[in-house]
Order: sequence, then C-alpha cells, then structure tokens
Amino acid sequence: MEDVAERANVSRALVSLVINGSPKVSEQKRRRVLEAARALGYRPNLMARSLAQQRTRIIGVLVNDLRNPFFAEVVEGIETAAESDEFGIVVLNGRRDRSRELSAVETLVQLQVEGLALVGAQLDGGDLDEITDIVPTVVVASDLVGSLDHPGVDVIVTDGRRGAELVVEHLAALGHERILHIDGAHNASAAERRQGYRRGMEAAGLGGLADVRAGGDDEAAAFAVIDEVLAEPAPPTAVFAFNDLLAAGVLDRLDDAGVSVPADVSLVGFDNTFIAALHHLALTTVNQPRLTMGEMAVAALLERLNGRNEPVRHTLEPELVVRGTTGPPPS
Amino acid sequence: MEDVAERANVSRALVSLVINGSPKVSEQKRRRVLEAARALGYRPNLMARSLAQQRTRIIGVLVNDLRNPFFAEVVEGIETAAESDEFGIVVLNGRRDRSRELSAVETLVQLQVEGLALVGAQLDGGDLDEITDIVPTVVVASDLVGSLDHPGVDVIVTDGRRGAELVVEHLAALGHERILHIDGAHNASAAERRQGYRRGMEAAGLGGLADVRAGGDDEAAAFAVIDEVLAEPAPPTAVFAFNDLLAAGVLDRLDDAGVSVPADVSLVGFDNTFIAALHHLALTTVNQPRLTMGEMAVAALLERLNGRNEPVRHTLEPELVVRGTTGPPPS
DNA sequence: CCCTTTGATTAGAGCGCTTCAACACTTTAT
DNA sequence: ATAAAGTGTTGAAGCGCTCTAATCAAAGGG
Repeated sequence: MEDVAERANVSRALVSLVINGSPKVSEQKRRRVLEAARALGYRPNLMARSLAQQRTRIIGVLVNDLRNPFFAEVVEGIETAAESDEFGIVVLNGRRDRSRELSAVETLVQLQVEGLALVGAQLDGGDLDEITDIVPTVVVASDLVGSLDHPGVDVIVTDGRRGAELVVEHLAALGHERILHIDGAHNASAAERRQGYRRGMEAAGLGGLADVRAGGDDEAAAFAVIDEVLAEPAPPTAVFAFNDLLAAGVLDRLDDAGVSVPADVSLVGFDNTFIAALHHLALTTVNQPRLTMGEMAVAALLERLNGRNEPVRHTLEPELVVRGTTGPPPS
Repeated sequence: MEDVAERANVSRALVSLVINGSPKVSEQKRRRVLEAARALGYRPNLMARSLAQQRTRIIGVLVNDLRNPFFAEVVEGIETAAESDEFGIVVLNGRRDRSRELSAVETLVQLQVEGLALVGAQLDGGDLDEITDIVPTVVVASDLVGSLDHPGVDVIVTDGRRGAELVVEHLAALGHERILHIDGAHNASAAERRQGYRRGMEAAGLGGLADVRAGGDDEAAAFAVIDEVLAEPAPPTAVFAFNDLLAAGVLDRLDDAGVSVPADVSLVGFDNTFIAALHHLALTTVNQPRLTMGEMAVAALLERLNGRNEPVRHTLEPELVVRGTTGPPPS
C-alpha cells in the first residue's frame, strides 16, 4: 500500500480511500491511484483490513457432513444469501465428529466471524454456552438439545415431527400397519422424527405396532437392521428411514434379499435430495426447503447484527413427495 | 491479551509465548497465564496473529461444485492432509461459474492463503498467470488449458484418457460397436475423456463409429441427448457418460423410454461416486482415487512451500469398476 | 481583503498479535 | 571471586491496514 501511495504521489490514507470506493476523492487522484495499484499488482491484505476495521464480514459455517448433498445445498443457500449482503462465508466440515465440530467452532470464533451458522451440527447446548455471547449463532436443520434455552441462538428447522407424521399418515392411508422406523441414532434431528413417527402411529391407531430401530445417517447403517427384521416372523410392510441416504441403503439391502419395493415393502426417506429423484430409486420422501433454510439462516444472523436480541425460531413446513417406493401393502 | 497479561502479572510477550507453547517458559508462569486466560475466556485473534506472523497456515480451496459428491470427497482428502500438517483450509464454491471462480480465487489470495488448490476448476491458464507467482497453486482433477505452461502450477489428475480407453475396451470386449459418448461439454476434464474415447474407438477398430455428443455435468444434461439418439435409425448399444451424475440422468431417461439397461443398452459413468454404488443403479464406472488426490495436492503445496521450484505433475491410474449396467449388446 | 465554508488530503494512532534484542538472574567453569 | 554461558522474561517495534482529527486549498460572502 505504501508503494502504491508513493507511485501515485499520494498518502497511504488516500490509497485506502480509493480502494474502499470513498466518494470524496477527486477523479484525478482516484485514477492515479488505481493505475498505480494495477501496475504494482497490489492486493489488499484482508487480514490487516479486518484487524483495523474490527470487522471481517465473514459468516462461519459449520456443516455436519459435506458429503451429504442435503447439507451441501443448505450451504449453497447460505452462500447465496451471504453474497448478496456482501458477506463471505468460511465453511468448515465437521465430518460427523463432535470433537471436530467443537474445534471447528473454536477456529471460526478465533477467525472473528461475525455470525455462526451450524448446519446439522451435533453440538449440544452446553457446547454453545460460551460461544453464543461472543458471536450471533443460528442453528440450521438440527434441533440441538437445549438450544431453546439459549437466548443467543436462533433456530431454522423444518418441522421434523410433522414430516414424520406425514409419512406415517401416507403409509397408513395406503393400508400399512407394521411400519418400521429406522432412525438417525444420535443425529441431531433424529429425536424429532422419532417423535413424529410415534405420534403418527398413535394417531393412526397403530401405536401398539410402533417399532423404532437404531440406524444412522448413511447407507451402511441400514444393512444390519434390514437383515434383522427380515428374519423376524412378521416383518414390516413399510419402512420409514431417517434420511434418503439411509433409505438408499435399505433399498439396496431389500433388493439383495429379493424383496421388491413397493410390492412387498414400501419405503420412505427424508430430505428429498437429488438421489431420491433418480428414477431408478424414485424414492418417496419428505422435502425440506434447503435453499430457503440457508437464506433464512443468514437473515437471522443479520438481524442479530442489527440489534435484535430475542431469539427467533423458524419452523418450516415439510412436504411429502410421493414417488415410486410406496404403495399398498401385499394382501 | 493485555488483560490476561495483567491478571497473570506478566508481560504481553510472555502470554504470547505461553499461548504458542514455547518451551522456554517456566512451569509456574505457564500455569498462571493459562489460568488467567481461561478465567477471562481469552481467545487469540487469528487475524492479528497471521498479520504479525506473516503467515496464515491456511490453504485455499476452490471447488467447482460442492454438490457433486466427487468434489466433496476430494476436498475431504485435502482437509485430512492439511489437518495433519497443521494447516487449515478455506473452501470456496465456484458453483460451475467461471466468473465466480475468478473472484473466489481473488478472495483467497487476499486472505493470504499459503497455497491454493483448484479442484475441478474451469479457469484457464491466463487466469492463473498473476496468481501463480504470488501463491503456490495446485490444480486437482481437471486439466486446465495451458496449465502445463505455468512453472508455478502443479497438477494432480487421474488419467482421464486412459480411463476413457478402459471404458471403450470393456464395451468393445463385450461386443459393442455403436458406442456413444456424451461428454462434459466445457467441463475441465471433458477434453481428455473425449480424446481417450476416440483413441479407444480407433484402437478397437471402431473409429468410424465414434460419436460424441455435447452433455454437461449433471443429470438434466443427458435428457435431450438420449431423446435425440433414440429417435435415430441406429441408436447406440452402449453409452459412455462423462460422469456418474450424467449417467444417472441417462439411466432415468432410458427408463422413461422403456429401454432396459443393460439388456438393450449398456451404460458407463465416471468418478465412482457413491451413487454409482447404489444397488439400484449399480453403475459400471471408472474410479478416481479422490482421497489420494486431495492428499497429494496438499503434499505438492507443502513441497512448494519448502522450496521446490519445478512443477510437478502426478497422473494417477484410473480403474474400471464393473457393476450391473454393462453387458453384451442385444443380438 | 479577511473570514468562513466546503471539500480534498494527510499525519498518526491504533487494531491484537509476534519476535528480536536486551536484560536480569542463575548456574557453571576458571 | 569473576567471567562465561545459559534461562526466563520483557520492552518495543512492526505486520498492513483504517479512520479520526487536523491541515490545506480553493471558493464564496461580507
């Protein structure tokens, strides 16, 4: 910057003004400075700028698992929204590991991000205690235990309970009774969906048949469960999987076992990722408006930065997307 | 930091030494400082540290499209490797848009990243001219036009030409002759695979039947092409798609048209993403060692930082993964 | 012709940290 | 005892920028 100033015969301060597009610089000097900058290949140092300015215009994003297309799309929503507000984002990948998530959050805070978006994070309330009064935080697509207690945390979720209810209603309407739920184990949104499932079963008068087994959030997690239930005397006629990835695993395993979908068993996923839409899967699933979720997350953070102090909680409506993996139970 | 120093009755300098784990601090003061830091909830400011230290220990990653699981996994490889070398990474998403890529690279450079990994980027040689003598750069999983001319750029790729040849060999061995290639259009690795396809066709004595049509890199891009070829008098008996996503689109469309795979038409993808492995697709494809690619990218950057000056180019071997979408042509 | 106003420019302090050279204090060798 | 070497600690400069308050120049008003 010094060099640019010298070459343009002006002060460092003026160079700064030009670079930041201040209106009170004469056209003549502005030109001189810009040319000098170009000639020298000058690039402002973002670190120095942030330090001096006491703000970074960066939103930190912690994502549960980048390989899951669902999260990747939420991040895209965040990015789009941030971009239009002249914020940048820094994405860190938790890779489903809580301790990694913790250290990622720490890194982001040290990076002086102005807002923190936790996408599908597994952290619990306690982990956030310190954080939330340092930096505005929004939890997206996961219901952290105790997140409600934190007045510093906003929450953007799709109503997982309702989503699960929709699934059960759909299956019950088709005539299914033995509906199995393979859950998301310790996954952040697992509890909600489990609850919705149970409620749906009750509502359909199927409470006694409710059956939840521990799954996970990828294909492999489904295998053992499917093997197990198929060996039982009265296997389910419908399976509701925690998410699309898990559902894909179920589909695979049923296939291996010669069970046909939906003729023998109906199957429903959750998230409506692009894999559900592949015709060869044609998975009935529950849509979450992921781009919108990302955008709302950014909006929430910006409101905080503008002074809002009460927590906000947006619950979006899930939508059942019926495709080819559900039908009436075998007679 | 000032506060911590005061509370521990030491100088700011000593606090710095403790935070950075310097060995020449007495155990007693170290304890005092650490306790003061904890009591005050002190968090070092990464920006200030980087500024003072004149290094960031950050590797900038620009990725073509985060939604593509292939790239997401390369990024994981990068992250793993970076982590073990005490580097952090900042991921920016190009979203298949060249101008966005350009500005993302600019941002990363201004962030003072110590290395730049371009994953599947579409930038061409010219775009990198300035960059490469500011920051070590490695191009991963794409063959940028003219990247070879830049002594400042390292390249990590899977041999796309060879991969495509493997595909053609496999199909030809099964007896296919009318093998169509739906390419990746302007995608960075499209040219190479096209070339491999052509070569493979020649080698199999099928040069005259080579047929390349413009595709893209997602499912939708396949639809028009499939509609088109199915309407022709002699449709292909095998299709080689640019990547798995595109192949999934082909599969969908063939399905719609009542064409069965592999009985009527064989299909091969590229990348071996997890969707290829889903039993319901069971896509024959070409594997790229994506984690390894990410790791090698980091290794290349670190070598540069340690003084290497000649460019390096690692070409990894692709591997054909035969699954269920290929078989002999209909008789 | 001087004073005020307006607008453009600049000096310089400060952002939170690191690091080098200098310093004080021990220990060991002489 | 004294010099030399080693330990632990600190003062202060500096990283590249921003921004306030001060300065300067030009223009308009009385």
